[in-house]
Parts: sequence; structure tokens; C-alpha cells
Amino acid sequence: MPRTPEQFEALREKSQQKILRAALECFANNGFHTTSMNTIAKQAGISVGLIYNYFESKNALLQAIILDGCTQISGMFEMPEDTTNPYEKMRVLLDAYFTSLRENIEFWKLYSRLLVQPDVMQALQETLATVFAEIFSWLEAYFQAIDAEDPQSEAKVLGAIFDGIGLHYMLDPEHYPLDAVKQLLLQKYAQPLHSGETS
Amino acid sequence: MPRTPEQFEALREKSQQKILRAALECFANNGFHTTSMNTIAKQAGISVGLIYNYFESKNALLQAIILDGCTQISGMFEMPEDTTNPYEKMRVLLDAYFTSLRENIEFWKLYSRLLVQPDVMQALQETLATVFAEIFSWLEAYFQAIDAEDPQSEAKVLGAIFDGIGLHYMLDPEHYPLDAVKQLLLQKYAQPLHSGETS
Amino acid sequence: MPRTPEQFEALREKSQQKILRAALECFANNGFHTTSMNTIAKQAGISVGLIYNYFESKNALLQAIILDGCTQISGMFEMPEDTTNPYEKMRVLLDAYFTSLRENIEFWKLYSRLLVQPDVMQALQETLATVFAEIFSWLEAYFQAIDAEDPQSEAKVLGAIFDGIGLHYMLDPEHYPLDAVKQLLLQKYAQPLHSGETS
Amino acid sequence: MPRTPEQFEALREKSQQKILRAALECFANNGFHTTSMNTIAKQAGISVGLIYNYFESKNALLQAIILDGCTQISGMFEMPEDTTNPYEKMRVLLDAYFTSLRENIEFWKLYSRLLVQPDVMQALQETLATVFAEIFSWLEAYFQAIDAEDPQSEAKVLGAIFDGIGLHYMLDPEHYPLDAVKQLLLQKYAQPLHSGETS
DNA sequence: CATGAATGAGCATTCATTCAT
DNA sequence: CATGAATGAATGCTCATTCAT
Repeated sequence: MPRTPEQFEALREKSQQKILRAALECFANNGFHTTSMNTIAKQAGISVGLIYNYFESKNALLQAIILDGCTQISGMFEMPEDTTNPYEKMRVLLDAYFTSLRENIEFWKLYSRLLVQPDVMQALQETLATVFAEIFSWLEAYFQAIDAEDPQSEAKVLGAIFDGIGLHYMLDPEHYPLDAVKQLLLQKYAQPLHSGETS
Repeated sequence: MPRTPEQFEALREKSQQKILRAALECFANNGFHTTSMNTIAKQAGISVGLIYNYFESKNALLQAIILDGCTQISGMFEMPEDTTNPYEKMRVLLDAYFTSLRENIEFWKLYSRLLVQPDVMQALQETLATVFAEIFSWLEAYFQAIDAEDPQSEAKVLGAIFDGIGLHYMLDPEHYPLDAVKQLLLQKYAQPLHSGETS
Repeated sequence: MPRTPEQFEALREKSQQKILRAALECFANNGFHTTSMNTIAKQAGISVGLIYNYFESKNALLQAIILDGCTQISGMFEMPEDTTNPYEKMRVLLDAYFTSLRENIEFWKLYSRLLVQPDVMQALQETLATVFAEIFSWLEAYFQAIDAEDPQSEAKVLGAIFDGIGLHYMLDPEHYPLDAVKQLLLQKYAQPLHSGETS
Repeated sequence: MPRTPEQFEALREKSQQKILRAALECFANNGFHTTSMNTIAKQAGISVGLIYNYFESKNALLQAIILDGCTQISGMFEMPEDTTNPYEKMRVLLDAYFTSLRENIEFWKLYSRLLVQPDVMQALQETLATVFAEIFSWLEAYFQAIDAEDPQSEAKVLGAIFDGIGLHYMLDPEHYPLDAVKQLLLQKYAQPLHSGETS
């Protein structure tokens, strides 16, 4: 009784997801170079050979993971249609970011780690450069919208804050005061400065 | 006629420096795992074996480099004796930091990279944890001195800014607006807020 | 269509045996330190890497060989159930020993060689100490059974004879008068002394 | 004030002896391959380079040690002029052997170890073969003198006893019953058998 | 004569990748 | 589709030996 093409597809999808999840966990926790294909296979509960049925190489596997993650990051910048107020937008972004930090810590670990591994980066540079550009242009637009004096630099600083917090949070998730920091950022960036000045 | 102990010492010092410099450059640009001892030797213009006359292992070599760098980082927080005003102190710190970023870009590359490689970190964790703690306590003291509402979170955010900027700068030093960003930070952190508002 | 577990098991068994045999031959003829893993692989007709699928390290490989051999040595002291007469037992032992010397000359070479390599011995000491103790207690029991004056010393001397002969035989197997020596030992140790003197 | 040639010679002799002693100790305790030239130099309190002023190579150093030892072994077989009785000769030999075992344990360790290291042996084979031949012919002469039935085999067995005891003693010098074993051998080999038979 | 820094070939070990079944 | 045994190039590290002083 041969399987239908749909069943095949579903099986493939399932195996691929298992591999991606296993690889993400291993890379994030032990580093890319330190993780062997055998380790990933064991973690995924499959054989080494099978990985090569789905991914051309260890590097290709890594790229697939990153691509997944970039989609997610980009998603954070998508706003509900009716959100037009810049402060409101920033609130949505900060919410999304801090939620993601907590929920996808594995990915953020990996992301931070890869960001800075030049050998790994070569292949990803293009992909990441695009995402980076998108993010910074979004941030600049925000600072222009609220009439900041130097929107570009403000965007750089806020971008640095995002990556810096991600990095520090991931170094010691247990003790990082994620909520307090979020509050501070909401206060700094998601509300008009000197709100009561004119009264 | 054997060399005098002083001559030997000079030779040793010279070789060690050659090795440290070569290793920093290689690690920073190509990553720790991707750099082989042979590569370092070639870069330093010496033989592989010689490296092991000065450093017990590849890891020990890395640690020596990091230790060097930590001393440098700590140095940034040492103020001239007569600097008591917190804003003045912050100005000195920001100056030191941005100068160091520009002058020791190799080290900052390496630093950012290592910060996030769990396998490499094991051995360095203690060393780095100490430096981190020092830095954050310095920053907290600053925010307490200027009567910030939530000094801890402010310190976290400013710490994130430092590491985030370092990371972004090093990803593309040519195009990063280092000066503009520095000016913005001076404005944000090194002068009283709303100082002249009421006048 | 993957192989069945039984097929894999058979493959593994075969490779492992190939490795053990090749390693024994190399170690025995060229010494432990002088034999490289590459040499063993070449001798076994496989790749270096494969050895590490079966043995954790060069030392582990050596230990596996020794363990095999110790089982064999111990076997020499196992007597047929109906052998109760001590002289008869000694005859069986001498037979077993000289047969083994001839048939497993490779192992005896290795054994003699390792016995005296302190650096290699560290790991094997426990294993070998046990075997040694067993042998000497067997020999002492024999000398007690035939009412020797100083069973312990007699055991030491006979033990020395075994190892000494092994060592000399293996230095020049072609010319060693193994049979004549065996006859002499049978005469010395496997028959009552002066049995017919008084007749 | 230049030194006289005699003084030079004395200095050379002294250094050479220091090296030989240090090397013997290291080789004996840690094995030939495991001992590095640096270790020997440190043990001798001199520099590596100096060793090469006196010995062509590590192997040459080893050979020199062995040659020294062989002279010593040969010496054990030299009898006082007036010793003509074979039993008396055997007594002298056994005395010499057991005394040497105790006093030159380092050398015997090394000797036993080298005897069985084929790679090391290559170079020494000739030297050692000569010594071996001498010893066995001495022993055979003894057994001929006392009218043994199979002098050659008796010589092989006694030779085996010597090397076997040496080997076992050196494996655990603390607990080996050297004296009792010596007594037993004196009884077995250094006095007429059945001394009272004819009475 | 004496020193020890410097060399580089050689070794054990790892691991991404292949492939017969 | 799936398996895991097999490959072999690459890497960290050691150590006998050389040589400038």
C-alpha cells in the first residue's frame, strides 16, 4: 500500500522539523563548531545519514535555522493595521521583542553567537545584512516620526540596546531583570518625552 | 659564550609579543575555532612549536589575550583623581570607550565574539564575570549619583548600549557613524537633563 | 533498505577483530610507542578513523588486547575435572604453556614487552597484578601439595622460569630449544623426585 | 689562565657521568620513549644542548648506558683466581647477581625494559647478543662441569631464572623475598645434589 | 664549553561527509 | 526513505635536534 504523495510530504516535513529543532538546541547551547553532526542526529533521534537527505551540509543546516529566525525577527516589526501612532508602534515592538526573548531564548542565543562568528557569517552576511537594514530603517522612521534631533544615531543606539540586552540576557537568563528593563525602555521610548510640559 | 639571562629575557619577551599579536589578529578576524595554530605561527613568522614554549595550549593563549584585554577595559574606568562630578566621569568613560573602540578594534572584535561562544567561554567565565560585575557596579553608582529612578535598569541599558555598539561597529567599521553616536550618548548621559529648561 | 541490526553487528565484529589482530601484530613486533595508529590502520586494511569507532584511544586498544590475553593465560590454569594429582596438574600446565608460547608468540612478545614498560603499565597494572597473584597462588599450592620446603620461594623461581623462558624464546624463536627445555622442566617439576632411588 | 688538558678532560668526564646517571634514572623509571631530552637535562642540572656535546643522539645515549651495564654484567662472571670448584663459582655468581640486583636496581629496571623493546633493541642487538652468548656459555660450562644430563637446557633454565627474577623483583622490589629465593637457588645450584647419597 | 630559543616533522584524535545495503 | 559503518583530511600538540651567541 504505497503512501500518497501528501503523506510523504508530511513525513518529510516532520523529519526536517525534528532536525531543525535539534540543531538549534545544540548550536545554541554548545556552539556551532563544537556540535557534531552525530550529536545533532542523536538529539533528533535519527541517523546521521538522514540529515544529509534534508540538508546539503552542516552549513546549509545552519543557514536554514537562521532563515527561520530572520522571518521571525521581521515578524516583530509587522504592526496591526490600525496602529499608526509611533509610540504605540514602539510599544508593540518592545512587547514583541521581550516576549520573543523569553520564549525563543534558544534562537536568540544562537543569533547572538552567530552574529559574531566571522567564519560562520560569510555565508549569512547577505541574509543578515538585509534584516539589519530593515530594522534600522524602521527605527529611523520611528525617530523621524517623533521628531528626534538625530534619528540615525538614535536608531543606532536603540538597535544597540536591543542586541546588547539580548546578549546580556542570554549570558545569565536567571538573574536578568528583564521586566524592569522593559519598563524603563517603555518609558524612555514609548511615550512622549516631557508629556506634561505644556500644561 | 652563552647569552646572558637578560638577552634571553629580551628574546622571550619579543617572541611572546609576536605570538600574542598574531593570535589576536587571527582570532579576531577568523574566529577561534577556525584559526589553527599553524596559521598563527605563520602569521607571527615563527614555528608552531615555539608557541608552545610560551603558552600551554591554544586555550591558554586565548586566555592570555583576554586577560590583557580585561586589564585594558578595567583601565577605562579609572578616573583622573580630581574627577568627582558624575557627568564629568561619564564624559571621561565615553571618551575612553570610543577611543578604545577605534584603536583596539581587533580586541573588541575578539571580545564580542568570545562573549557568545559557550564552548570557549567555560574557561573565561570567571575572568569575564568579574569584569562585568565591576562595570555594572560602576554604572549603577553613576545612576545613583545622578538620582535616576531605577539605577539598576539604567545601568543594564547603558551596558547594553556599550556592548551593542561595539558589536555593530565591529560588523561594519567603515560605515558606522561612531562620532554621531558618541555625541548622542554624551548628550543623553553626560549632562544634566533639562538643565536649562526653566530659564 | 537499511541493513538489519544483525548485519551491523556482524560488520562491527569483523572490523573489531581485524583491528585487534593488526594491533597485536604491530605492537608485538614494533613496540607500543613506535607503532602509529596509521600503521595499525594500514595493517588492518582500514582507515584510521575507524579504529576510533571501536576503541576510545590507542591505550584503550592496548588494554583490550591485554584483557584478551589475560583470559587466555588464566585459561592455562584451568584443569580437566579429573586431574587431582599435582604432578599431573603440572604436566597439564607445562603443556599448555609451551603450546601457547608456540601458538601465540605474538601475544607473548607483547606481554613480555609491556610487563616492563612503566608508562604503558600504569593503566594495566591492576589487570596484570590480579593475573600475577592468581598464578603465584596456584604455584604455591602446587609446591605445598608436593611438600616442598619453601613453597613461596619455589613458586617465585618457577614463575621466574616461565617469564624468563618466554622472554628468551621470543628474542630468538628460531634457535630456542623449546622442546628440550620443556622436557627438563617436566623432569624437574612434573614427577616425584628420587622416586625410584631406593629400589 | 687556561685550564690544562687534564682539567678539561676531568670536566668532560664529570659532565658525561652526570648525564649518564640522569638518563639512566629517567629511562629506568619512566621508560625510554616517555623520557624527553629536556627531562634528562633538567634531571642532570644542565642544558639540553650540552647533552649533544657528549652524545650524538638520544639513542647513542641509551647505548652508552647499556654498554656500561654490560661491562658490569660481564664482571659478575669474573671469578677470583683460586676459585676452581664449580659450586663455589656458582656461589660467587649468585652472590654477585643478588647484590647487583639490590644495588643497581635502576640499571636492572632499564635492562629488563630494553630487553623487550624491539625498536630500541635494533641498535643494541649485537652488543646484547654477545653478552647473552657469554653468559650462556659460562652456564653451560658449569653444568658440564657438574655432569648435568642436558647442560644446554639447564643453562637455558637458569638463565631464565636470572632474567625472570630480575623482572619480577623490579616490578615490586618492596615485597619480593629476595633472600629466600637466593637461599633456594644456592641450595639448588651451588651444592652437590644428593650430597649424602653415598654414605 | 654551555645555553636555551627555535625548528618542523610526526603523532593521536576528531568529524563532516559518503555509500552500500 | 533510513541506517550507521567507513573514510581521510585536518588539527592540536610533542619532542629530538640545531644553532646563534
